[in-house]
Amino acid sequence: MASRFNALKADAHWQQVWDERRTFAADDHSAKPKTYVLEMFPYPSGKIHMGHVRNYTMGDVLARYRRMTGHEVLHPMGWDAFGMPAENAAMEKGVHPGNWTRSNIATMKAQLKRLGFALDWTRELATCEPNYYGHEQALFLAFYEAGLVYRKESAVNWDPVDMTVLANEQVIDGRGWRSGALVEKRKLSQWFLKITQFADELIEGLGSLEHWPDKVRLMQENWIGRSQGLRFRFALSDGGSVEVFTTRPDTIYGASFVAVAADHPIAQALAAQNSEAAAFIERCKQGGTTAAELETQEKLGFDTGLTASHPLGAGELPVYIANFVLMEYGTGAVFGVPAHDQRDFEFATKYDLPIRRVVADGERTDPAFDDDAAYTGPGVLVNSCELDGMSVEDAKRSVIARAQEAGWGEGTTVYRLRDWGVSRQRYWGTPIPIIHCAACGEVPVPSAQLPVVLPEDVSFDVPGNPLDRHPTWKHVACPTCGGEALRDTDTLDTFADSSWYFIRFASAPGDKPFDQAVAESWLPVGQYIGGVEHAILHLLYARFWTRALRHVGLLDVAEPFTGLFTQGMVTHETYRLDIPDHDGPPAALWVNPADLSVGEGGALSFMTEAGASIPVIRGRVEKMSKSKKNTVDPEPIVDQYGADAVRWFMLSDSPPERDLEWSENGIEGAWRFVQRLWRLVDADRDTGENRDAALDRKLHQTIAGIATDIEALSFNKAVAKLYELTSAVEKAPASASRAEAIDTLIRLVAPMVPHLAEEAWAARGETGLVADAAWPAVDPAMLVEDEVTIAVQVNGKLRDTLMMPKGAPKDTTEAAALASEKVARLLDGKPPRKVIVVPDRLVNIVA
RNA sequence: GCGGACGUGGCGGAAUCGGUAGACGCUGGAGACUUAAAAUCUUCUGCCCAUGGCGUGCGGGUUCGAGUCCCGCCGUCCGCACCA
Repeated sequence: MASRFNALKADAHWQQVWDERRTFAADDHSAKPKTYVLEMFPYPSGKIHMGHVRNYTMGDVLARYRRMTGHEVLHPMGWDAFGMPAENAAMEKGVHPGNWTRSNIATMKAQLKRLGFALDWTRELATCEPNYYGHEQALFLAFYEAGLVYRKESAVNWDPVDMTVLANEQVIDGRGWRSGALVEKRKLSQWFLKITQFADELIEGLGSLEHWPDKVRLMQENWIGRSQGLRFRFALSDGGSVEVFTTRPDTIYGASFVAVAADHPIAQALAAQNSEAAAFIERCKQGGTTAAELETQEKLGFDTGLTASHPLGAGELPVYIANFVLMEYGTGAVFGVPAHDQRDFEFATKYDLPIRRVVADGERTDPAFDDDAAYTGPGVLVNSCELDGMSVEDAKRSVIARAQEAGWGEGTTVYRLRDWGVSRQRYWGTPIPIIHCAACGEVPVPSAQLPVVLPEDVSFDVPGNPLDRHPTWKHVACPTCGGEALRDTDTLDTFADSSWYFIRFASAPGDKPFDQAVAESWLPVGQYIGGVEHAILHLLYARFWTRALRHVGLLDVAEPFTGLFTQGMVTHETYRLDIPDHDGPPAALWVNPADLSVGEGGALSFMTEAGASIPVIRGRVEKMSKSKKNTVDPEPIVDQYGADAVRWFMLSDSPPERDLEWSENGIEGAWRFVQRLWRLVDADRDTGENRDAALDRKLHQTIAGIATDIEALSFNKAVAKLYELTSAVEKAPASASRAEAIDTLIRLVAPMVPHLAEEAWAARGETGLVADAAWPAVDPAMLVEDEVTIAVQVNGKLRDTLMMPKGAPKDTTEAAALASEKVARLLDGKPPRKVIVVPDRLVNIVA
């Protein structure tokens, strides 16, 4: 008689066995083919959430499956442990960021272990420990020596709430990505990594990443934003000059003005003498930066009174300061061609500047332009002297060639991508290993003095950077002259920490960041899994860091992650208190699902502490978040249903790239299936001697299908096939085939429900662990059916089906179809006009 | 505005090359077992004017045959955004 599967007992037992035997420790010296499966490591914020569970379950199934197919699998885990929340906790609760972080790590590690992930914990790392960030400092200095790091006074994005600098990538709609505060511009001396030096490579490399989502490749390409064009100087009427960049050199004869950015040196110089100009510049800076504001914002200009000489002798153009020109892109100055650029068109219309057609719009070649929008399409050049008659593309090439010959301009490539500003005015990060000496300037910390360790005794009672106000830490002797000097008190952007952790997982010697040969034996990561929110920031920085390491000769890997999968979020219904005249903050109305009471007819309510019952409205299904209070804590769920049921639910139903809606029904269903599986594998087996050909075929088709599905990360399809096989086995009468199918089924489900699989494997008297077992072999002969169902259509509509032996000749199939009673009735004695036979599939009779 | 993805029953979703639409799961109905309930098992479950007809967002097209290909719309979601 089958027993009930005691998940809690089995979970604990097998997790201990895997631990003791170090089952999932990866062997650097293995002779097996090596595979690296990695999920994005978590920030230790406190507890794991459902998103982690889903992410790590997917990676785990793949890792376990790869082990079964004979690979040496590296599947490590660690902690992205530096960052703002630890400092916020320090400020709010008075705990040290280090204690807060390490205690969170301990909690979350226990939670991950509770889910039975096949992780190599011997390689665990935390970026906040000196044995990690010290090596990062060494890499930073290697980049410094190679000229990939520089310091520059620049206008930076300053987050007034977090009191730190943000990279461009971290500014979203003009607000800090974390604090949501409006970002200000400040001038600060900052360290930069030369990511732009690799801009072309980073674009070209995308082409080789076939196993990345197209969407992510496109996002990176757009982010790098390469444009080719012409850069040239206009001579100005005051004897100076202004350099502009254009991607449309072909339209040069259509230019009617020059515009510079508000913070362009020419504008600044003018503002110093002219209060009207200064006022205009001030006004430009006030403009909002959100989508809606930019959409409706009027083009504004200020006439400097200067004129610029057209390089091809087409007259003098007025020079404006304009609010739509960005100092950060190109040269911070443009020439305006109103007929063929929408912004220039709006500007020229407002300030009554000439609008002259230079690209024919179909038949229209007249220089006078009277449309109400710029023409930006292709065409033939007109009203452009020697360019007349050329295509836009030919004219571009011609103008660039001519400019280069005559020496007044050159063909250039411009990028949207900026160098990566990495200085952060924070405590909880990797100290930048540079010393500032009044006599010697910037001096790198000698390698013998690494790591530069964060001081423990810091205070968070006032905002700002605790490192900077620490009484002693920053005071050091200059390594070069021995005089009094100061440490750089900034720390590195935490994205630096996550830019190379996957290399340290592969190789973590004590005396250097990694051993090149060992690291290269594992890298690149064959399958990387994480959220799409990292499509630009983290993935671009890691690709850059890998290239920078190659540049300095430390690692010869082209791309860090050859396979990328971006999984969907875990969502849940939201619940809101039904209080119509509520006048407090709307956030206060959200209710956590765990706090709901279900009344008659499914009506929801919330019981207050005072015992009052408030009705609750169901809201939209949204990503689980603290603010909407629609989170479900995985921990009690795992304790209630066991790790396998939770894992199974995470893989069921939704395709992994789409969102998964958490539901009580869903987890209950998963739990039922785990029990059902157990009843099947645990039941007495009447082996018998007879074979069951249909079941054999079903089994082998399932083995092959699941392998394909897991490799494609289509877990929901693999789950469906396992349901089918389970039903088929349950219904099959006792036979040798059935007993064999049950044994095989244990291995097929092992990557997904490993605890149950181990328990069943042991109960069957198998030696060793199912985790170490081989994936069942497929007999290709079994994949082929010997009988097939043929669809019989009349005029493309299904009317009947026939059973035919596989490979039946066309004429036999056709005859059988025409013999069908239903077909005969529809044909009504008339001969068919045409009959199409697709062997082993269908017959279509055209009446 | 630019770029991209998607749209299939009450719900999540299958349909791998243009060839039987709705696999599998959830929900729901009916039944068995039980004193009863839970659990479990069996069975049904796209819609309708039902020997048939209609059905994959809408309108066209190609084809013997379209969820799948082409053209034009509509809707939802995502990314970027005054990028010269």
